[in-house]
Amino acid sequence: MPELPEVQTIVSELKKKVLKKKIISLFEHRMGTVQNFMGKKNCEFGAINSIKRRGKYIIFETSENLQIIFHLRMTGKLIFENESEKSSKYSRAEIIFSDNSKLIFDDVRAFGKIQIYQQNAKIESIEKLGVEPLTDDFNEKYLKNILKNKKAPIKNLLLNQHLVAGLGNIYVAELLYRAKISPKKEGRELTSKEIAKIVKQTKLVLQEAIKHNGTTISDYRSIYNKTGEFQNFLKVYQKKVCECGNEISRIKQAGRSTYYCSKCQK
DNA sequence: ATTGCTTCCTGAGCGC
DNA sequence: TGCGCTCAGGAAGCAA
Repeated sequence: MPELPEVQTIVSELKKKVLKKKIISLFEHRMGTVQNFMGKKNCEFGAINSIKRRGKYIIFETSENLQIIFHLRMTGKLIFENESEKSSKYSRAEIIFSDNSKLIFDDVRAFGKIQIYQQNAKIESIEKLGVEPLTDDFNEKYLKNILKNKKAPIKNLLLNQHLVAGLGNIYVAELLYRAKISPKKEGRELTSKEIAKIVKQTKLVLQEAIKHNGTTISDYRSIYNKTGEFQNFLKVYQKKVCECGNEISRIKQAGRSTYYCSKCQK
């Protein structure tokens, strides 16, 4: 399930591989994958002028003043292929470049989406995103302000993209483990010291994961169809035993599995 | 305003 | 072998 480090890895690779390439066509292989296509079946996209990440979104800006926005959700992949290579198994859409190379949007479960917008369009889902956790905007003061009065557990709050953009189930589990804070603790209960630890460990775990090209639990792949390596460094997510010897607890929060050590995390 | 449940979708894994 | 069930989970939409 691609979260910030996985999306960042994909964006870095895309910048090396498809930046400046001219888009010849965009094919939708499964209905509903490409939203806001606006009868653009034969539209000119032009060349890719810029590639960036915001939260878990990937954004292309093109020379024809269009934005192509990808969200991979759980099982989406962007796979770069040269002309001769064979198509991936669950191709939902495909971008063909003028040199005959292509970018396949592959997604087993078909939750992922591509959206097309004008350059200047106001895109609500992106405008509503919270701060980027790797920028200075994500700091103790910001987080403290967001958490005060919040009755929800810290786990759920950190998963909320409108508060902090880019964290998902794996990294929230890992950062709370590193900060030694129980995922069940209410936002309003956290002390300044604990909030500072969360900020610090969030940045550290994301930076380390980016360094290792993200985490592959099952589906995540880079644009070259390669797995990440950070799964080898996970301490708590899907683990049975903590380094302290205590059994890792598994509970449900907001409909999702939470892993934590009841001894180390208070 | 805030919180929580349901929905979308398909493959893997399990018990019988 | 195969059936039915549960689980994985990001984010929107709606209900309480």
